[in-house]
Amino acid sequence: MMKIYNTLNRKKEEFVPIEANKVKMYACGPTVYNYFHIGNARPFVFFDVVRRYFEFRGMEVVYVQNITDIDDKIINKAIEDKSTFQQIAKKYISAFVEDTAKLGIRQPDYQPKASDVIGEIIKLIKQLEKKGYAYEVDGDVYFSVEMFKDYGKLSGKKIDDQKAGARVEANINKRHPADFTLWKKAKAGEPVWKSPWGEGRPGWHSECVVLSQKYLGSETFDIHGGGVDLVFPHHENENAQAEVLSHKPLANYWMHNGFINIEGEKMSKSLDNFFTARDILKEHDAETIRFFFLSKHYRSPIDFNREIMQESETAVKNFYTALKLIKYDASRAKKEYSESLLSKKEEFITAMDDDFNTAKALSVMFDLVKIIKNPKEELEEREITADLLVELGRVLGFFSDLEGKLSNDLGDFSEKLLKIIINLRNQAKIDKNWALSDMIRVELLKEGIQLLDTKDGTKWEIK
RNA sequence: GGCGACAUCGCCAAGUGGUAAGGCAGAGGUCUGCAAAAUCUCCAUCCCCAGUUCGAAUCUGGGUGUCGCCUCCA
Repeated sequence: MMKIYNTLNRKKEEFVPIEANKVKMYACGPTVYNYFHIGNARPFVFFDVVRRYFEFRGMEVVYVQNITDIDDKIINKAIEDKSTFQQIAKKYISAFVEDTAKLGIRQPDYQPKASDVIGEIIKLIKQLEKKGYAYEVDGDVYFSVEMFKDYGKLSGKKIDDQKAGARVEANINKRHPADFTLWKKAKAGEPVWKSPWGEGRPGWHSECVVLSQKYLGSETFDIHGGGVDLVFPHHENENAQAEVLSHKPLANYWMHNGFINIEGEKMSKSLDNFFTARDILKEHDAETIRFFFLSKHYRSPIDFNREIMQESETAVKNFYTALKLIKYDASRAKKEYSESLLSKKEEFITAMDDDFNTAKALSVMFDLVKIIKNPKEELEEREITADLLVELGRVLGFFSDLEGKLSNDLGDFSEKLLKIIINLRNQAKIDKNWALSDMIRVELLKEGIQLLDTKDGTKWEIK
């Protein structure tokens, strides 16, 4: 039985999809005004794992992720860069696609943009207006939160509690301070679309309603995900719009990942501790980043720092060390698991079934690593254990380039040269010319080739 | 002011009633010219206090501390 923590009820619940063996999931994607940062990357990676896991469990998954390409931040960036909002959006959409691919994140089934569905958003707002949940003031259209008696049920907020001490913007046009914008009247120089309320653009909270329902094909779908900060107001506001019209929640399960801190502090531009995924990818392997995310439960906050990345890198290396040790060849995978391995697989499934306990799942992988490395085990058992390690690892998004990572291929000519160098070094060793032999080893290491003096002679591997 | 989360070895982190997984780091052994790699072994009673229970890291109450949301934000 799979359990998922549902923000809506603030507890773990059994996951029952609307249609048997089919999961319809939607996760909020990026606003394309910049390269996305490490904090954005967490939900992208996590929901990628969620999707992979459902598939591993034999379910058909439809995964939709939107791209917000209409937004104040994009407009501001365009002004700053003396560009147009279309150009900015285009640039960062392609960067987004590129970077997520580098992170080993599979493309969602659909990745629609807000600008694709302006007509449908207008239709949605018109329906809300017709039912009396939306009102227009001078070209702006607002959603009236007081009209929807369940407003606040997702985030657990009562709108009237928000007044005292809260930082609520003063907007004399709003009937209630918590009312949110559905349609924004255009200001000079902004992108505009024609609407019944004049020229303007949609507010942020409507696009997800339209896109999710459209591409998932139903008023209610199974899972809606995003960062915790989206619970309020974004998801609350999405749900309010949908529920007012359909009298059903937008999604049955709402999943929210925790934040990333940078060396114990909140990431922010003013603290100058703002890291884009693109920059981090220059220093760390995608799998190191993935391990870092998955080493802690997705709902917990996680701290990003140099040490933790180093630890993650070493840990991931361990997987490959084990596979290299037995010269693992994925093409020979048999997956004929022994009983004890099947129980390990079961352990992995139990962990993941329990609200995606990836940290526990990783520990099962290390149990397997231990078996693979154990020279006392039968080689065949070690190989089959490696099959399982790879199978489970792939569920978490590891081992996407297994061949490349395991290969020790320099090309014929280079290998011949290397052999000559090793022979020369061995002669130096025989002469006890340690200075020379150590120098050769150090120089080769600088080029990424690690020499290993073993009982059976000198071996080498690409680092 | 309102709402919520969290507190487990030096660090990271599982564990939600039955006697503390795993990773990193560290110590020691084997191997070795040295190094690396590999391998074996060792390494915590769970923020504080009170309570429930045969039994609690796990449940309840009260502290203390850290953090998040309430404003654009993953």
